[in-house]
Order: sequence, then C-alpha cells, then structure tokens
Amino acid sequence: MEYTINKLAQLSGVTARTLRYYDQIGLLKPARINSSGYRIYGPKEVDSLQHILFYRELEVSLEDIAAIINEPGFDSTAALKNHYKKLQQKCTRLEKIMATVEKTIASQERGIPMQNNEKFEGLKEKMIEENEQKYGAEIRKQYGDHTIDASNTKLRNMSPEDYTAMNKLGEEVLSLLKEACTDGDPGSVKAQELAGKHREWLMYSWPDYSKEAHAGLAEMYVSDERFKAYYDKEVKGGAEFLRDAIFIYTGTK
Amino acid sequence: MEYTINKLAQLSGVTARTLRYYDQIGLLKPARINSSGYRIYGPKEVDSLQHILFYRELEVSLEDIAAIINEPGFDSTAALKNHYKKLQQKCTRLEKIMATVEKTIASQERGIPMQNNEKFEGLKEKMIEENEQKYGAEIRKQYGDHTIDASNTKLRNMSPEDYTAMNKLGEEVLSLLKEACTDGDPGSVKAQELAGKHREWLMYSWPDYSKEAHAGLAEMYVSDERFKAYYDKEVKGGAEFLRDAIFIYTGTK
DNA sequence: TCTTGACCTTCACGCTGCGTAAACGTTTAG
DNA sequence: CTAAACGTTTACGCAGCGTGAAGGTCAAGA
Repeated sequence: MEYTINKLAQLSGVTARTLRYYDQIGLLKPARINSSGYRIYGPKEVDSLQHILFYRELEVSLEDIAAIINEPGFDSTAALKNHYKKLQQKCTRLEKIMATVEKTIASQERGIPMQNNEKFEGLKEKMIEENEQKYGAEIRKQYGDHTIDASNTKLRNMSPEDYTAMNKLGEEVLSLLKEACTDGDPGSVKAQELAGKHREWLMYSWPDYSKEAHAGLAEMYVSDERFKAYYDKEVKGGAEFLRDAIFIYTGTK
Repeated sequence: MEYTINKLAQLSGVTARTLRYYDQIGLLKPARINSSGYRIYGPKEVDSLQHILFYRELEVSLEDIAAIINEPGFDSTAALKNHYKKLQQKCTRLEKIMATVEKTIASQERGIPMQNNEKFEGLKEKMIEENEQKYGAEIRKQYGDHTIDASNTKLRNMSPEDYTAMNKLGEEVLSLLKEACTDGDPGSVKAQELAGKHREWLMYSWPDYSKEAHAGLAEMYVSDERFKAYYDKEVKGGAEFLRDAIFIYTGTK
C-alpha cells in the first residue's frame, strides 16, 4: 500500500502540514519521492507514524521521539508495553481530576467546605509524576536492569548479537572513563565521547531515552552509594567525572 | 488566605512565570498589588485559577478560557458538570488508544495481521470528536435548550433576572436581524452588532463559548430545516444572513 | 484537446504558552 | 548588617504546527 501525503493524513488523522513538518525535521521521511516531487509513503512509514503518534500522545517532544525510534537498539514491542503503562497512568490522573471536579461541585451545591490544596488534586500530579516518578522509580528500575539482573534482561528480549554489542560498549565506556578522567576536564572531546557512548549503552535497555532521564541517572551515579562505588573503583573520582560529563552532554544546569 | 506568587504557584502546581503571564494577558489578575509591587492573590483568585486549570486540562485556549469565565452569565457549577463529561470522554479515548496498543503488540508478537486503519483507532478521534461531537451533538443539545425546552432550562439553573434579560436579548437579536437583513450586507456594522448580540444571547445557556462552536451553530441555522424555518419566517433569507454575519464575526472562511 | 478543479510542491511569516536569563528592588533570618 | 530568598520588569527564544502565497501536476469531462 502506498500513500500520497493527504491519503496518509486522512488515514492517521494528522494534517498534511504535520507530515511535511515531520519530513523537514527528519522525524518521518517518505519512502520515496516520485518523478513529480510528490512524497510517497509505504507500509513502514505507516507503522513508524503510528509509533510517533503514540509517543506524541504521551507528550514526548518530537526531538526525543526522533532520538528514540532512530536508535539502532530500538525495541518497538518493549516501547509499546511501556506506552500501555504510561497511558494507564494518564487515565488514573484524569480520574483523580474528575474526583476533584466532583468534590468542587459538591462544595458549591451543598456548601461542603473544601481545603485549598484539595482543589488542585490531580492537576498538580503532572509536575510530580514527571519528576519524581519518571526520574525516580524508572531510573531505579533501570538500575536493576543494568546491574542486578542484567543477565535476566538479556534473556528477555535481546538478541545475542545485541547483548555482546552492549557489553562491548559497556567496556568501552569504562576504558574511556579511565582515559578521560585523568585529564580532569568533563567538557573535553574525550569526555563528551564518553558521555555519547554511555548514552548508546543505555539505549540498549531503555525503551525511551531523554536528556532529562540521562541526567537524572548521572545524578544517581553520585548520590547512590552502590553506583558510586562501581565507577569509583574503576578510577578515583570516576562517578563525579562521569556525572559532570553527562551534565554537559545533556545541557543540564 | 492570601498568597504571594510563589505560594500560589506551589499550591496549584503551576510556575510563577505562568501566573505572571496570566496576569499579563488579563486571564487572572491578582486581588491587589501591595506597596512594593508584589502580586497578592486571595481566595477568589484561587478558585478562579482552579477553573482555569480545568479548562486548560481540556485543551481550551487561554483566550477562550478568558472569554468563558469573564462572561457575566457564567455558571461555574454547570461548567464543572461539563468538565466532568469531557474528562470522561478523554478517559474513554485513552482506553481506546490502549486497546490499539494492545492490538499492535499482539500483531507484533503473535503475527496477527492488522489493518492500516485499525492502527490509528483512538488517535484519530481527536479530530473527529472536536468537530463532529463538539459541533454536532453539543450544538444539537443546545438546540434543545434554546428552543424546545427553553422553559425547562430557565427553571433549572438560571435566576429570573437572567432569564428575562436573556429573553430581551433574544428579541433584540430578531429585530436587529430584520433591520440588518434588508441592507443585505452581512459585514455591515449593524450585522456585526447582530452577531455580537447573538453571541451574548448564547452565553446564557452555553457553559463554554468558542468561535468555532458559534460558527458551527450558524452553519446549522441553514442546514437544519427547523432552525431555517424559525429565522426565515422572521425575514426572508434571515437564516443565511445571520449565518454569514456570524461567519464574518467569528472569522470563519 | 483544452480546461477545470483537486492535489501536490516550496518558501516564509505568525501564533500560543510559556522557559529562561538579565538586571534590579524587597524582605527576612542569622 | 549582610546574605539568601523572594519579588519585579523586560525581552528574547522555542516547539509545533496553521495559514497563506505562488506555483507545478494529474484525472476527468466538455
């Protein structure tokens, strides 16, 4: 099945302008351009657009979406399962807001008093969830994936080739850390290469990557004793150095 | 209870910048400014902010929110009941998307084939809901409110003063229509005054106003036989004229 | 064959809802 | 008395498109 831009727009519910924009920023390129310059989309692009829209539904920025789905180790099934969870959370949040609306109605109709902080229950959760839960629980989960039961993860949904590639990357990260750390400058070319490799390494087990989560994990490399010990035993001050390099890499304050 | 800007920000979960912006565009002015120029918010503003955030949750533009809550006939309880419904719809939509995610997982894991249009179920509904349901079912409901059981509506949640004021406005609309229609120019000053009055009249029974819904209703004034008959019997071509005037008023193509 | 209308293209400017930084005054706690 | 925390205005920046304008392409009917 091949689609011109408006056909795909109609199928998916977005506008043609949106598809052109996605092409422009490199998020979704058409399968080919025909002799008159028309964009032609194939089945692969349809599936890709579906994934994009799922991420967009979860308010992931287009830049991050591009980074996620273009990464070589991208596991679409794992991502879908993650979507499901996130959508459930969104639903729960909406239900909380609905409860707040109901309470507010009751307070207006029957004069039941309402505390000021009750008035924003559910509405506030966005901030809280985005920070604490996204960079708390999730990273803690990733922590588990990477260290404690890394062997478990590999067995679950990674091909043997990917697994060896990931291990190789992990070793590269460590050796790069040793080299770069002696210079002492986390902004150096070598240190930034280190941060890049670290990101690549993460992508193998992270269903979605974001700068914020990356920086959040880096923060934990110093604050969590177990992490700190792991990187510090490789080279003195390794954890701090890696964190600072990642902060610069991700553009964190 | 009085709040400085950061206190209110913390209470409600928005940033201080957001509150300043809302002040700037006239959406939410502080109760007063103290001697050092600080913004001081009171209990009224807290409630107002809550309403604003409910509307924002439903993706209503800030401009429209301002128009809605500043309108004299604004019935906050009716609005809250409307929010509840809309939030339920949002939840339903999320559940549809979750079902689509599940289907996609199944098609990937167990090779169950999936039609291309199935892949966007739920994701598309946004457009459809915004158009058909918002300007279809809702307007149809308003139709009922205004014509068939207008007497019922008044008894439910309108004060007698408001009701008489609304009726007076309704008569003004009709007489203005007669006057303006003879000129034949829906862009004339008189015709635009007519459209403005018509909007005011609507506001009495609409929990929320938007240009799009107004234009959608105008469309129906011509396409729906019963509406057309009502306005045409007042003056020949009245329905078309009113529609065109409203289209110009709302800036519809 | 010609034309009409639907569809495609590339600029390019505009909009909303803030984030973010700069430069500066005010209040409060130690 | 001073530093930190909090407040102010001004102003530029950004994502994710909407919305023309100005023009090429294609299918169908006259």
